[in-house]
Amino acid sequence: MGAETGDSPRRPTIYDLAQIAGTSPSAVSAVLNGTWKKRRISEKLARRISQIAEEQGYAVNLQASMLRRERSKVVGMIVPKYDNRYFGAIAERFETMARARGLFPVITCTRRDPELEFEAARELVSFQAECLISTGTTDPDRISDFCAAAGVRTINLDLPGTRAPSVVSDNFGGARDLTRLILERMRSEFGAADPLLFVGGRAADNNTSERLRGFLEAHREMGLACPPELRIVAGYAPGKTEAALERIALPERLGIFVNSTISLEGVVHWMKRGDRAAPRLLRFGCFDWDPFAALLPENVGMTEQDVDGMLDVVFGMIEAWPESPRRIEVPCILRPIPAPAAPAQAQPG
Amino acid sequence: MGAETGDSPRRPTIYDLAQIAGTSPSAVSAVLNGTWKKRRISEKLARRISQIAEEQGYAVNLQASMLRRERSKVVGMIVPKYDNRYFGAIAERFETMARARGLFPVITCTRRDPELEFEAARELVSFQAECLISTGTTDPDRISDFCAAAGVRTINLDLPGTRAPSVVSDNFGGARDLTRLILERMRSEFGAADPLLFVGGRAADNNTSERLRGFLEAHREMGLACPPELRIVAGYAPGKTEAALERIALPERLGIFVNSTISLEGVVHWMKRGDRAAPRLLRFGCFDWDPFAALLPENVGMTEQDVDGMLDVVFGMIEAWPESPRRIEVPCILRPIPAPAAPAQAQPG
DNA sequence: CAATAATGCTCCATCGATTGAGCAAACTTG
DNA sequence: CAAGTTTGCTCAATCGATGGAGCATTATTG
Repeated sequence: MGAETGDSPRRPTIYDLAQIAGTSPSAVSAVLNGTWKKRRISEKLARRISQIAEEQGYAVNLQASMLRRERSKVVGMIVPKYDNRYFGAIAERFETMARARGLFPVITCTRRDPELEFEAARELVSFQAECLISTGTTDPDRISDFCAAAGVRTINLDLPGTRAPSVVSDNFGGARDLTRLILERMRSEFGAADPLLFVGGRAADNNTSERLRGFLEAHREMGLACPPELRIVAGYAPGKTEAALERIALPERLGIFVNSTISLEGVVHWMKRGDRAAPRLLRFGCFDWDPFAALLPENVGMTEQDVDGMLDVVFGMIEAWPESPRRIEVPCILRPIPAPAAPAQAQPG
Repeated sequence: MGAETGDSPRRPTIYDLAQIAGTSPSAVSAVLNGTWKKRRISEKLARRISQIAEEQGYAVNLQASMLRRERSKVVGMIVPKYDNRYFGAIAERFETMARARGLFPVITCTRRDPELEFEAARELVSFQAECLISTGTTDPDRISDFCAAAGVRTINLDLPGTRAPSVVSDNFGGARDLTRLILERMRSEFGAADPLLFVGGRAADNNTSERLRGFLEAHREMGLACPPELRIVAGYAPGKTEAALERIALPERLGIFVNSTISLEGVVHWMKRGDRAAPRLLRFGCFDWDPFAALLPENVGMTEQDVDGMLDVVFGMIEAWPESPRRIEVPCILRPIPAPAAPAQAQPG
């Protein structure tokens, strides 16, 4: 605490502390960065220096320190958005885990802008990041190549890249299980299961195509054909999703597989508008979890991506770098939502 | 592009580029940081150096650069969580605005841990941050004092501090307007308005006490008494909120003022549990906005805090530092949610 | 008590970029 | 064409922390 008030025009350096303590900058440095035992500084001097540092409100100049050190301990991350439960959770967990390992997390949010993504990667390289985790970037390989040339390791999270190890959700399995759940609930609640509508995502997006594959697999298992006109893959944005829903003719009884909470915003907005003929019997499930979306009455289940599990794998890779670019799939967590207690409906048994 | 593959053990420096270009490191530096015109480097040499830098995949060492420069252009921010629409939006907007101004945003998430908050502040000071925005911290004044001693300016966002300028929502006005809305909707939908239940927040928290003041003011305006047992101020956490709701006796007809989306998670979880006697006629409003919470049928309105407006003020302060620690209130945006089209109810007129 | 070892420090080169000062060559002016 | 100016560049000190090398003291050993 303490610290001289007002009259200190610049922050104290180890040279200032050395002068006050009547010792050398090396000794101060050694004490403050914890190497003083190795450098045979007496405990007495160490204590005195520490106290003076405290009094003067000293904080190391990380620029100078990092410039000199061989390791920066900086780990960078690029996320497309913060304003979203999934990426928010990723960013938060990444910071916590990095800190727990004595690393220095630096996160940048690039709003799915390819140029900004690349600039952010360059910036993190300039920061001497030891490795860079890129999440949901539009062109992961370009970033991997640039980083590789600069000697910075990259890991792709939540998207597969060919130039770097990737940690992704088991999109196929997660989507298959969610599709099964929706179909079963259609059957148990409405008496029959028709093919579902798939909504949201981009065709070029690997996550979307894997989820579509799982979606189709579940239909096949149940002997259901799945016509292509029931797949709306025109982007994640809520507005696009809503517009696409308006354009197609919908049956009286409908189940929807929603590809992300972002698209779900469009779906529910469409649902709540009373001005058009919507299906009377509607259920949906969504790939991604959100606490409030989980409470919407038509929602039968959400697929939570295992953020902690994925980041465990990521940090495993940071610590023990894999020989070859591997791709690791982490299972998703299916969160079924029980049907609301039906007030006037007989239960069998 | 380009860049030698594989065989480059370390990143090129300006010395390497100078050697390749057959010129001096000063010239390279001037060209790459844009001061070459001022330093009278010919355009021809500038172009050659730029091209070599590109070919070599050069990226400036920010540690070295920042160490030497007088200004770091780093602006730091501390947020309690990313995993939340409100703080997520703040972080995202802060990054975007900082970048647009040529500043270097560094954001840290401290999960409402006072020690971590202080460590993060120290870390940002060590990063030579020129100023530090602290959002939702538990002890803003401690951080302000530490930063002041280090010559780093601080701004409190979303919470008032006594030691630094503060930018806060108009919690009083926002809460008063939201309370009015809930009371009006109770009257129009249920025929009468009783005093509301206030749920969530901490008594020591300035935001909570201001919102309570607005809540009481709206009741007073409408001639309603507001008994203290209808105020549950036992923390934001969903679990605590839910537990508190279970303990009290509730009327048949109830309106709730929920103090944040975090507490709202507890409220809706309690609402959806069918195993206890809940009010039959229930409406709530919530201070904070969330797209899915906005769709819950009992929700009559949400108070969106004007993130863009607050950050405009923050960056105004960063650019033109106010003489004395001022406190600026930014109005909230009330987002009423229309009542669902009542299927069997006559409209007057 | 001399030789050796251990202790407790300090000296100084270094990391990479920046920038004030300065210098040579080319150009302008009277 | 001498004196002054402009152009185009290089030199070298500097930012603050780090850590290998080295140098006095003090303790230990034969």
